[in-house]
Amino acid sequence: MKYDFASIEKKWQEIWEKEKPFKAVNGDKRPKFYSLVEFPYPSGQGLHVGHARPYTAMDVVSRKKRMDGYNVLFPIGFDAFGLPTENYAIKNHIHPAKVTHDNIQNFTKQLKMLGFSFDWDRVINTTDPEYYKWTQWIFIQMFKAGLAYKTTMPVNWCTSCKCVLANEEVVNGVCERCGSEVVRREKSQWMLRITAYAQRLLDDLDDLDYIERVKIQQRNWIGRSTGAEVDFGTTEGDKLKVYTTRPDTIFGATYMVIAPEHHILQKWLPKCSNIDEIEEYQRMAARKSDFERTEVAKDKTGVEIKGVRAINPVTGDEIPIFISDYVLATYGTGAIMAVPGHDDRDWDFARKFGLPIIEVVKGGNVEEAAYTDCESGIMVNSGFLNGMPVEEAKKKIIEWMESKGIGTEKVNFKLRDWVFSRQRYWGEPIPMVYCEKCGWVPLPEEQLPLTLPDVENYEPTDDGESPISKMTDWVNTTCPHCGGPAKRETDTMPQWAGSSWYFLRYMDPHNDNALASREALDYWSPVDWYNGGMEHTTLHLLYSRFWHKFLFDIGVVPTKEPYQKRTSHGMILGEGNEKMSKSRGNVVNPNDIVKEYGADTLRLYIMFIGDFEKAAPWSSKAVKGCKRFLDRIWNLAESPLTGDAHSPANEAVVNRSIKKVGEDIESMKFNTAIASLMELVNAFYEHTPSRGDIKTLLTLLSPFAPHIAEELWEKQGFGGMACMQSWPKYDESKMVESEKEIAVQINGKLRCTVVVPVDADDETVIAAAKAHEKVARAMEGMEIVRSIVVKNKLVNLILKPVK
RNA sequence: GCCGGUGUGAUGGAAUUGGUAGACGUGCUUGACUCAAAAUCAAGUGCCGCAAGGCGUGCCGGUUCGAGUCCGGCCACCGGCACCA
Repeated sequence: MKYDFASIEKKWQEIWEKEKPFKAVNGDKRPKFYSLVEFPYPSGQGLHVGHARPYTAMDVVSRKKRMDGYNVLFPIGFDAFGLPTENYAIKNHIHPAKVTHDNIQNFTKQLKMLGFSFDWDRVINTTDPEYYKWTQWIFIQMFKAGLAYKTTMPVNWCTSCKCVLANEEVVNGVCERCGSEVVRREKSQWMLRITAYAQRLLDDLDDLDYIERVKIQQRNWIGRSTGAEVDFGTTEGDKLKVYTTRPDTIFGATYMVIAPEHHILQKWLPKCSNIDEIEEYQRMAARKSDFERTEVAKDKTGVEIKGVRAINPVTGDEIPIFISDYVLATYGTGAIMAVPGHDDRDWDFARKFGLPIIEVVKGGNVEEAAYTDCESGIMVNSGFLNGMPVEEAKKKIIEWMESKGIGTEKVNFKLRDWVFSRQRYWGEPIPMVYCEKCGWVPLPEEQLPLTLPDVENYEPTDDGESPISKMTDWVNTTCPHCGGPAKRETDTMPQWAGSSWYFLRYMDPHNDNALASREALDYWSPVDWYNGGMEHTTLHLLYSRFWHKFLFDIGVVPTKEPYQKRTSHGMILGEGNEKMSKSRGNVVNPNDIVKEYGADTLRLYIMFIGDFEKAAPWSSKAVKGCKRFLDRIWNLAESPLTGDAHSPANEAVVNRSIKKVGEDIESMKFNTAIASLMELVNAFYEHTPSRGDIKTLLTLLSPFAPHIAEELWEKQGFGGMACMQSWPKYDESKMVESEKEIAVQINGKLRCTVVVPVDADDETVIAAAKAHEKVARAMEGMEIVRSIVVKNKLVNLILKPVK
């Protein structure tokens, strides 16, 4: 009979659906294992092979863990709020809820088609009011804890989405989603105080089993730096506070720069002789988009504030003050002391404006470039710091400043608070009400969920207000606090809200009284292994760590971190090594592959394609090789076999394969796991396998190609299902052959190989080597001065001419 | 500029603590089967050379009996951050 993958796969998918062998059991006494994949955004394009890679990988891991005896939670859901759906809905005049529903149905079908062992009884959907009720609930807890606040500030505004963006959503000055220009705009926004957790988000990385590049990226994004805040006096008698990481260089501060938006300017402007020039520069800076700001990053611009001068607190010198957009309003104090001798940017600026450059750390040539080395420099021209190394000078100057009350040690972070409102329709309504008397008041919890109202038109508005703002009967409400007239918040939450806690809901997905029961949280927390894309490292992954830490602080969750282990997969590229995209026409649709070769072949190929962590190009030819491999297994295992023990000829290779496949799955080396399965099958073609050999092969195969494994398992009459078996044990003593091929080197160069008994002693090996014709020839007129034997591996003979 | 990562046959990629470089797959060559093709099976396949042998893991140097692996110095490509004081 031929390997009819289509009917086999359908058959087993129906059986799994009915018998639920992948059901996770809350409170079960087996050890638990929670493996998680990033739930998909159900787009209209459907599932693509980029989803299949991480999903198959974690499916393999989950299936293996079940066979190891774990109670495995491997859930799936849909992250369904978001712009593409909304835009599609606008264009085609279909309600986004309907679009979402249809897309989810399509995704579900496709996910089932690939045979993933998800627990389908725990599916969640972030747009379901029963779900987002708890997203809103968490927001209210954050508000009550002072972590959610509304403020007016310059924000990133996407000109195409007509919506604000978080800092994390702006990539190279353009919108991460649509690539359109992002400009600065003053808006009143809900913010989440993620900065309050910056230090903990940084520190707690140390104890996590995340791949290193994820940790590094998060650390860089959080961007901790240690320095000092220092007050400079001014001729106005007020104080200008700066932040610097190089307080040691303060004797070299020859001018100051403040951000164009700095509030102190309002006070100084009337005193200035060049008000027009200053205001013009401020207007120009405000107009610039982020993109333009980065474009002209090299060329420094600025205007001197004529009328106010600063006083360097260590030298007592009067120094000029400039405004320039190379100083950011949102970092540190929005003002700096400029030390052109030892900072590249200050050096550029000083050169352009003809400002004095003083060397205060010896080691470079400040006439040519700023000398920024902290490690080997010695202080000069710095009064009482002279002669000290930089690190010592830093400590000394801070002590001195603290004693004088003009400065103090200070830690700063690059991480900014999270801009949390979006002026769009398809998101969770922010459950807040504004009352003239009481200010912002959260909805009482019993009024949750606050559902999205039906609107005629979800089109974003040009005035930057959410489409919901037009719904006056929804907007106008009463204050939950004083009962007076009040208005609802009309902005919605960003896409990242629902995904910041979704893994908790899987633990107890139908709970009406809490986001999940305490028992469920205690049982399943934390996620043991979470695999997802690198692109989420400073977005979803960081955001959800923040939410989880907050939930831990208010006693909702039992662990301070959500995910114990985080890994990341590489991208699947098109055949030409380019990113898959519709415009390039190189997109591989999983439906087509499944139709032509079957889900098992697709799963196998996508795991075999290369190093899981690295990008790999698709090859339609290589897919065929995986189909061939399954055909070969089918041909071997379809017919009746005999012998329940391993066949003597195959015993060693079977035992080696059990070890290799098991270990490789644990360390995500799926490609070599499959390679060793292929070797095993090749061995079976050389020496006819016993029924026991095939049983082991099918067990090892089942995480990768579950349908064919079940079918052949049934045909052989092994009983039960392959996916329910225990992972086989290997016998180390049976893994080795009785003889070993040993490499023979002469002076470190491979000359030949000899076969000796396993664990043969040095003398035997050397004798065998010498007996070889090639060695004998090489030894003519030579003597052995030294020989190195590595047991069961090689012998290296060092020869010298006989004198 | 800063922080990561990667360079291995025609090709995707393998190589424990330094110990036979190129597992496994694709492709290619040859043979078997076939009227033929596909499929399948078998053999071969790093490069040069008839051979002996020589040369080979981005480049240059070093350590070592022995280096893809360790050390020093470069080059190229990819990813992230980017005026964060």
